Amino acid sequence: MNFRDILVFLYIAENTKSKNIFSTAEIAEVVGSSQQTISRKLRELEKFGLIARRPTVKGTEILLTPEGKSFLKKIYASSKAALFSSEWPTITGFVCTGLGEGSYYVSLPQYYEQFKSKLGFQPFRGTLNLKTKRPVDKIVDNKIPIVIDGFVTKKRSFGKIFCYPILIEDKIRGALIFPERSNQLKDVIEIIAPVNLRKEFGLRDGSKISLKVI
Amino acid sequence: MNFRDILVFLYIAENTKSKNIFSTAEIAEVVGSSQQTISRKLRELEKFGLIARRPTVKGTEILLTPEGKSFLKKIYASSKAALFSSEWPTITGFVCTGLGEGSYYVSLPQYYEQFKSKLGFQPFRGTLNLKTKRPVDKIVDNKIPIVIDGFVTKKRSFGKIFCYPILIEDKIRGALIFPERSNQLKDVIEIIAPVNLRKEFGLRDGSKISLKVI
DNA sequence: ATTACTAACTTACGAGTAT
DNA sequence: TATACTCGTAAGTTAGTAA
Repeated sequence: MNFRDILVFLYIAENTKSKNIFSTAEIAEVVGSSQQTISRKLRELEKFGLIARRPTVKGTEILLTPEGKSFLKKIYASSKAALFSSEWPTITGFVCTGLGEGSYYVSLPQYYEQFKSKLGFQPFRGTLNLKTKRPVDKIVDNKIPIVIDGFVTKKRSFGKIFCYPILIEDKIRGALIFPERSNQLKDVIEIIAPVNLRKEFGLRDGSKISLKVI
Repeated sequence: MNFRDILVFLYIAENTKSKNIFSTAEIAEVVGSSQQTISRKLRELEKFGLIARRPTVKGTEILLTPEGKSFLKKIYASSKAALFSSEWPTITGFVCTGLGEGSYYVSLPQYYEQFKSKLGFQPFRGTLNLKTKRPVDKIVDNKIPIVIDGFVTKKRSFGKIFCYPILIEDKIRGALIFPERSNQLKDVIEIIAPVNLRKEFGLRDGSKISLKVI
C-alpha cells in the first residue's frame, strides 16, 4: 500500500499557485518520506510528463504540464463522482397480478418482525408484483442482500428471503424480495413498502413504475 | 512511479454505489495490473482500514469504510483546491515617492520592447513605488521571474531586470520589477502597469494598495 | 468461476555521501 | 544549503497453481 506518489503530486498541484520553488526535503517532510525518495519521484514525475522541473541551488522549480493538469482533473472528476453521483441502478417495471404468495409470507409474524428490524420500516401486509423487460439478476447479483432467516413450524419449513433496498418512484423506500424457494418467473419481481403502493400511486395492472436499487 | 493504489481505490469508490461485488480480474483489467496484485491490494486496503471486504466464490464484496470515505473526501478536497482555489500570495503596499530611477529605465527602448513582448502589455512610462510592511523576498523567491535582459551601450552597461506578474487591486495586470543592480531599499518595491496607476486609482503618497503575485 | 499461496524476479527505499 | 548517486535491504509484482 503506497499512496506516496499521489500525495507528492497533489502537494505540488495544490501549492504550485503560490510558489514554484520546492525543496525535496520539504516535500519529504509533508508526505512522510526521505529527501532521496522525493528527489527520485520528482524525476519520475517529470519522465512521466506530469510536471516540468528545473533543479537549482535554491530548490527545484516545478510547474504542472498540461498532461499533469489533465491527470489532476481526472482525479478530481473521479473522486467527485464517487462522492456525489447518485447513479443507482434503475429498474422499470409494469404492475401485474401475482399469486398472492408474497402477501401471505410477509404477514407471517416470524418474517414480519425481521422485515421491521432489518429493513427499517413496517411493511404494508401485501406485495406489489412487477413484470420487468429484462431479468434483474445482473443488478441484484452485484449487490449485497439483506437476509431474512427462514424458520420451521410443526407443519412445514419456510426458507430464507433475500431483500434488496430500493427507492420507489424516487419517493418511497421499499425492498425487492426474493424467496429462496419461489415459483415466480424470473422476469416478475415482488416488492414491499411501508404503504399500499397501488393506492399511493393510483396503480392498476400495466402501470409503469421505476425502482432504484440503493 | 505507481498510481495503482489510488486507481484501485478510486475505481472501487466510484462503482460501489451500483454494485458491491467486484472480481479481482475485473479491477486488474481496469487499472492495468495482474489479478494476483489486485487480490493483494484489496487485502492491503482492508488492513489499512479503507474498505470492508468479503471474498466469495462469485467475487469479492466490497464496501467503503467511514475511514475510506474520509480518505476519498481528502483526495477530492485536495484536487479541487489544486484546480479551483485562487489563493495567490498577496502584498499590501503604501504609495511612496521613489528616486525616479525606475521611470527612466522603463523608458529605455532596449528594455521597453522586452517589457512589451515578455509581459504582454505596453507599460505606462513610469513606475509606482510602494513601501511594504514586510520584505517581499520570501514571496518572490519562490516564484519564477520573467527576465528582462541587460544590454551595453558605449557609455555604460545596463543589468537584467527581474519581473513578477501581479494583479493590482484585483483589477489591473502589472509586474513587480527588481533591477539586478538596485539602490532601492528591500522594503520598497517598484511596479509597472499598462496605465498610470496614480491616476487610475486616485493615489497619493501613503495610499494603500493590494497586489496579488500571480 | 472465483481468491490467494509460493517463488522468482523487479522495483522502491533511504543512509551515507558526492557534487 | 541544495540535488542526486551508490548500494544493501525491503517491498512490490506476477506466472504458475492450489483451493
